Order: sequence, then C-alpha cells, then structure tokens
Amino acid sequence: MTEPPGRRERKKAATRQKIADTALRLFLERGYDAVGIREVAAEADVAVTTLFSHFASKEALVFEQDEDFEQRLARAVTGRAPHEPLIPALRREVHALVRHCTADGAAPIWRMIDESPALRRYDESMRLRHAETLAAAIAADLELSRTATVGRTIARFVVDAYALAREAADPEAAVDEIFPMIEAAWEAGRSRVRA
Amino acid sequence: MTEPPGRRERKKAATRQKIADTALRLFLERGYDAVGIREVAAEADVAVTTLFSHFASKEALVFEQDEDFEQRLARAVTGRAPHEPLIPALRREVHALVRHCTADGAAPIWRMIDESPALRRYDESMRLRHAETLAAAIAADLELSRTATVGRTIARFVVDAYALAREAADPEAAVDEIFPMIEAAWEAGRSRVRA
DNA sequence: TTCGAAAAGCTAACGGTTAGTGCTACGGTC
DNA sequence: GACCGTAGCACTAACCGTTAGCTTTTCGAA
Repeated sequence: MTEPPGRRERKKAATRQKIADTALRLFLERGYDAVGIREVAAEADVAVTTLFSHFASKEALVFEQDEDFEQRLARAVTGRAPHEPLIPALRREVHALVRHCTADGAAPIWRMIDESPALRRYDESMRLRHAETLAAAIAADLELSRTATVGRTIARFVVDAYALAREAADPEAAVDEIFPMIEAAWEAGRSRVRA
Repeated sequence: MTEPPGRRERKKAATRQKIADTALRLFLERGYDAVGIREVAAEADVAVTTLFSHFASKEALVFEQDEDFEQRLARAVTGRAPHEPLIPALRREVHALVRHCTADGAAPIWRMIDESPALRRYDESMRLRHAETLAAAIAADLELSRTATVGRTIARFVVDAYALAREAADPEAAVDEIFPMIEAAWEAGRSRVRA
C-alpha cells in the first residue's frame, strides 16, 4: 500500500493529493462557497478537467479522506469476535467514529461543512450510503429470528446515532444515551412467531 | 382558503399551477434529467426567472404538493387526544403518510424520484427537515423522565420508519414491523435516574 | 385617474460539470 | 533499446441550474 508501484501511479496520487490539499486550504482560508473550481484548479496548477477526473464533484474534495469510513461500520459487524453480540460491537465502532470526528484537527472542517448547505446534503447522502452498506452486512449476519426489515431498520438507527451524537453538546455521552434505545429496538425486533 | 381573494393572487396561483403541471407532465413523459428548466419555462409560457420566483429549485417542482407533509407529523403529536400515548399517535400518522405515498396515482412520480439522484437527495434533505420539526414538537411534549436527546432520536427513528416503509415490498406491514421497535426504544429512553 | 407595488419579463452572466479532441509520458513487450 | 497502446492531462467550448439587474405589465387602492 505504501510501496512505489510505478512512477505513473505515484504521479497520479501526487496530483490527486495536491488538488485535495490545495482545495482544503483555500476552502478553510476563504470559505467553501467563495472559492470556485476554476480557482482551485489554477492554484493546484492543473486543468479543470483533470480535477474532475480525480474527484466526482466539488463536495467530494472535502470528504476526500473518509472513503474507508464507508466500510468501517460494516467491518465492525463482519469482523467482530465470534459470538460477540451485534449491538455492542456497533456501539464501540460508533464511539470510535465520533471520537475521530470531534478530534481537534477536524473541528474547522466540520464547522465549514455545517455552514454550507451543499456540503451538508452531501454528508447526508453519504450517511444513507453507509446505512445501506451496514444493512447489507447485518443481513448477512442475521439469525432466523429476525427479518431483513429489522436489519435495515437497525442499520438506519445506528447511522442516526452517529449523526445525532456529532451534533450533540457532549457527543460521547449522546452515544451512550442512544445505544440503549437501539439495543431495546433490536430486542423488540425478534420475530414474535414463537416467542 | 378557497375564496377568491382578488384577481392578482388568483393569477399568481394559476401561473404557479400551470408551471407545476407542465413540469410534472414533461418530467414524466421524457424523464427528469432529460428536461431542462428553460424547456419547462418555454412550455409553460413563462420566463425562467418567473419560474424561479415560484419554485426555489428544479427539484421543488416535483415535490410541489408535499408542503403540508412537513407539519403533519408535528400535528400528530401536538394535536392528539389528551393522555394519548405518543408512539401510537405517530404510528397512525405514518400509516396514513405511507398509504398516501403508495396510492395508485403517486407510483410513477416515486419511480421517477428513485431514478434521479438529484431528486433522491432532495427527498432525503426534506426528511431531515421533517425530523427536526418533529423533534421540536416532541421536545415541547416531553415529560421530565426523558431527555431532549431521546426526543430527537425518536424523531429520527419515526422518519426512518416512513422512509423504510416506502421502499419495502409491503409498506404497511413494514410500518407494523418497525413501530414495535420504536416503542421499545422509547421505553428504554426513560431516564434511569431513579427507575 | 393616478400612483405604488407586486408580478412577470429580458438579458446576461456565474459556477459546477461534461464532451470532444488532442498531446505527452509512461510501462510492458519484442 | 526501440515501439506502441494507453493513461493522464490539457484546452476549448459548451450545457445546465441559478441569480442579478433592470424594464415592463398589471392590479389594487386612494
């Protein structure tokens, strides 16, 4: 992953990184909406089309690093210890995610996101994608006593917990307040066929 | 509300309606993404700027009618019978909303929405707004035994139930499957200060 | 009738995004 | 070491949603 797989790919990665760094710097300096794509491209010394060959949209420039976030919730399910219950594993992972987002360095970025409607909507869409990925992981893990709908529902609830906690005054405490509710929902989701 | 309050406002309403009707017809005929704003304006025989003085965005043309939706969930809380428990009241309202969305006439519109990323994202944003409105209504109704975080969480869960049900094969059954989970979460949300 | 203001219009532009078309430099192959 | 296919990048020119600036039309009220 860190080895040099050829000059070409190194250059490509360097270009991508330079674009992302330049963009984030300009955005933080002068505001997301006040900086145009043409300006980012000029400052990074690439063509606009090159920029869009590396990033699908202007918003994607901001969320560059969070690609693995998509998989972390799913891995918390599929990679947990055998016989470990589902919800506590998810709770641990959400705790970690929240801690990561509220770390010192991340604060200005999240403030910027909160201030821009476009970025907020992009973030919302991302979370829905995350919920779907998580739902798939849960479905693959489901015992017979629960339906697919229950799995999808829990996936949404977990992603909600993450979003709500991030907005809360005390994010970690919020996670601890919400997860018992999710646990209860999960218990109630046992099919009542013969319970 | 249905009386004629003057020619001016009648004409304005007529213009608005004509724009919305024309847009929806064109969108359904040839696809949302394949029809441009300039085309809708031309077909409705208005200027583009006029169109945007009636609707805030292209997406808003599609969701024209659902403005009162925003308030329905909140009213289900504030306007319920005295001493009626919260969750069953919300359950009834979500049932009604789902039934409304899966009615015969609405099917092609929702198919169109599902096919366009822009419309999906707009819908997601709308739902978040609805969750916040509902959260405010719940907060105003909260007994001392539950915190504001619990209220916000339940609001999200309820809106999730609506979204999940709409995507389910049997929407009404999905509501009935999800709401017991919400009920359990609500119970678990009692503060454990002295329970 | 006259006047103020809301509604509608026109033009022109801005900002994100995408074709279309090359050029150049790299990487695998002989 | 020369060769060729292709990936990466550049440039131009446009499309599309959206907005600003300003003029014209159309009501409602005085």
